[in-house]
Amino acid sequence: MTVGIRHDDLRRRNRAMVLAAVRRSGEPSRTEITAITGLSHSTISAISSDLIAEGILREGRSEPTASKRGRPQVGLQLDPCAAAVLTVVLSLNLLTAAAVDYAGKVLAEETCRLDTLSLPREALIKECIEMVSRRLDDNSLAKHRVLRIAFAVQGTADSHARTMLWTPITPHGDIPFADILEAAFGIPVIVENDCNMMAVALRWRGTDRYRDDFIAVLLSHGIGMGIVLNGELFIGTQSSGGEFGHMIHHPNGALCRCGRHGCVEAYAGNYAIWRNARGFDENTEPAADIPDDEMQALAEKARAGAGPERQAYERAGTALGYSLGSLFAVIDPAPVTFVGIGATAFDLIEPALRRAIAETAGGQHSDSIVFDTEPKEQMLIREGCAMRALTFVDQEIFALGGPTASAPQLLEA
Amino acid sequence: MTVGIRHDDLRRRNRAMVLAAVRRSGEPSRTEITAITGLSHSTISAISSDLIAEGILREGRSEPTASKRGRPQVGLQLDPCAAAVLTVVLSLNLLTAAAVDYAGKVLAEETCRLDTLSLPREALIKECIEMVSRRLDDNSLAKHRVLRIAFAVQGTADSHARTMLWTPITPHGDIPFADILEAAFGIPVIVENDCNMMAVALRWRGTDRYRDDFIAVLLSHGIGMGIVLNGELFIGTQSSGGEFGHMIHHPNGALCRCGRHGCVEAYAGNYAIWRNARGFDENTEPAADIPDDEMQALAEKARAGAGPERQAYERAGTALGYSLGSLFAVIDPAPVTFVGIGATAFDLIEPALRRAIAETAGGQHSDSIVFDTEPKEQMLIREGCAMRALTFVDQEIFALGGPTASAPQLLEA
DNA sequence: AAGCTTTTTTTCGAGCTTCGAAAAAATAAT
DNA sequence: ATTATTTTTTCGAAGCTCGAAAAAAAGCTT
Repeated sequence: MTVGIRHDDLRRRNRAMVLAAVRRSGEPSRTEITAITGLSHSTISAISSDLIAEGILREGRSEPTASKRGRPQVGLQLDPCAAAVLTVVLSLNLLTAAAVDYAGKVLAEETCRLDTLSLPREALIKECIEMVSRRLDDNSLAKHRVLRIAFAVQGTADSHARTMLWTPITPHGDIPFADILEAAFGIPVIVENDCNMMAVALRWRGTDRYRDDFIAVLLSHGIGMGIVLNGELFIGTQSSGGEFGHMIHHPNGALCRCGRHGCVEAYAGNYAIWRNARGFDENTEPAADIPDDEMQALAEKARAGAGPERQAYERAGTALGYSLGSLFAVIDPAPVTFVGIGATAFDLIEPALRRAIAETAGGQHSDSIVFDTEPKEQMLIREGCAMRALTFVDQEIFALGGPTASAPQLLEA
Repeated sequence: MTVGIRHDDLRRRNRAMVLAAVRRSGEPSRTEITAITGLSHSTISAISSDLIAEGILREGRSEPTASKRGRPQVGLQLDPCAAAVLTVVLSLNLLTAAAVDYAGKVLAEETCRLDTLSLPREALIKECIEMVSRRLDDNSLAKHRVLRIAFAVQGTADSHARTMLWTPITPHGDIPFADILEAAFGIPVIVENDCNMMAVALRWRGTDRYRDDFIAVLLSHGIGMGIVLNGELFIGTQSSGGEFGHMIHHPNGALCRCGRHGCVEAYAGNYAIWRNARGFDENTEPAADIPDDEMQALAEKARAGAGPERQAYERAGTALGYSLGSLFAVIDPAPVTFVGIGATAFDLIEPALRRAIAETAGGQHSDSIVFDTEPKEQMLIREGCAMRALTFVDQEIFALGGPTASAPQLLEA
């Protein structure tokens, strides 16, 4: 099971440590890296000169910080040309892809609208392959080797992050996107849940609050969750974790899109809020998709005065509060960022949410639980994908060193 | 944050790896350890001869396995005299302590009845100190150095596992048992939740099913939980995790011992089953403690035929099922062992439990979710404590090597 | 019974890696 | 121009793991 540490693992790990330090800190000097990693000056010097020689790091040109005695520090930065990664995000009716350089800058981006619900399985796969193909051929990538593709999808992935098992955006399940794209392009692929990527992105934004333990909740047509514990993305035992939207809020309660009854989503998803605001029975078949502007109109009405709209948002808050509280009972309270269109109506949700959470074991200090909002999910998901792919390159390719790093083997197709 | 690996860490980690291999495998030969750890023969040979010279390991005397050509393998085992640890378990009206040798054998044990609910704070602390004192002076420990005390308590501990923050067994909270006992005896102490120790024990029993991901649920007066994920004990962000009993089953539902409404415990705890079986209102003040034989009588009646007793167990099953299902939605399904007096009535609980879990997202394959039972919690908790303490000695003391290992510094009192 | 085969364990030198100390480099202050 | 200060590199020492070879300890063969 747990394997011993060999001698050559040492260098690999410490190289990865240096790369992580540079990726996190922006442009640290060798001395700063020494402080971050706890390794000696000599070691950092040796490793960083290797990495520079291999074209992975480079010395910073900017020298704005003067005014101190002594030899000035030279900042190290990631060499943007060292590699590139591709992010692909598949969500309801929308497919977007972006090329990102090794330093994390977006080189090019493309969005395309699809009718995902009605598209046949093979057509959907074809759209994805063509999108990747176009991005790879684009001349923004002329000078870069693409070393990783991160594919985010609303839904669940298998434990090896290779197959999309299930998704609400299409009736087709069990699509092995990793195998498909690797076969087509010979570049290693990872398949991830979109909410997990939101959490990864928040972690890299580097706010103090979002360092070790926090939660990202997507409030959209459905409800999703990404959890970071101890600074690591928490993926249950099958990498499909965070199906928060289907925790049971009320046994035998409202009808959920998933066919079950009483899920959180059946109270707090767009369709649920809409259903309640319009006065429909809570077992009415969920609407397929509700445009953002219609949701915003609903929120405006709720803000204008008491009525079914306001009550609908309160019910959503109550469901979210009890379920978050139940979750907090098990994993302990943590800061939460609400993401997506629902986050724009958080003012309507928050009072009931706080009231409910205060009545749970996890809400013992409910006042001190912090909530943030982030209306746009797309950018956050792309950011998370990019960081996920880039850290893979850091740890699994560039940390190895030697010829593999400078000219990595592509997968045999 | 994450710190680099130094050169001397290497030996420390690999020594720990060897000790872990021996502790898990019983009596592996050097060759078997080579296979387990992935290290070379030379390394294992060097490390194990060091450990033998330091009196931590010894060569096995038993040589039953013959009948193979070639030089026979020599099994390595933990030297029982290398050290000892103490376990202390504090639960409702009961305090028990045991001395355990380095190989894991119980040397001596003592149980004492207390009225924990009414005992003043200082008297409770005094009882604990005296219990430890008696165990340490006992001549079963004459030849052993006691290197660690593990203190398990029903309730929550702080994130550093040093203070008991809250417990249902006494009104007194915030008792820094680790500081208190370390000051008195100069031996490092850890404070842990009892259900977490149950989970640790199951992990060490070594069934295949209880290796990487599983859950232990205590069904007793209260409901507790210990979770193992990826082979590691999962303690939320504050080490007080697993407050499963206070997940909300039904908003504004039955009155819980904790004062809130609708917790799982308010349906599935002993007092809740008793309350429902006796036909009391679900908001009736919870009974203080219900003797085991009375619960068993209740279960007998429920087995005899339909009636309020049977319904009470069904309600317990429903509450447990929905809540487990909700939890599974977030951490994915895992095998569960039910422990304690409630587990003896699992036949009464299971049907409703499976029905409820099948209606949740986590119960998608509810038939394949496996349940086991284990009626006696005390032994399991002690076992977990012992293993927790012993692995601490392995990793934090004996793995260091040098003079520290053979004559470790006790804490300065 | 002596020699041969097989398997486990130890020994030994080579090759890395990290570390500390000292040297070199680069700048501000005097 | 010289000195002080800080960063970075260089260099030798020490430690660890590894592979190959040797040693050890049995069963098997003739």
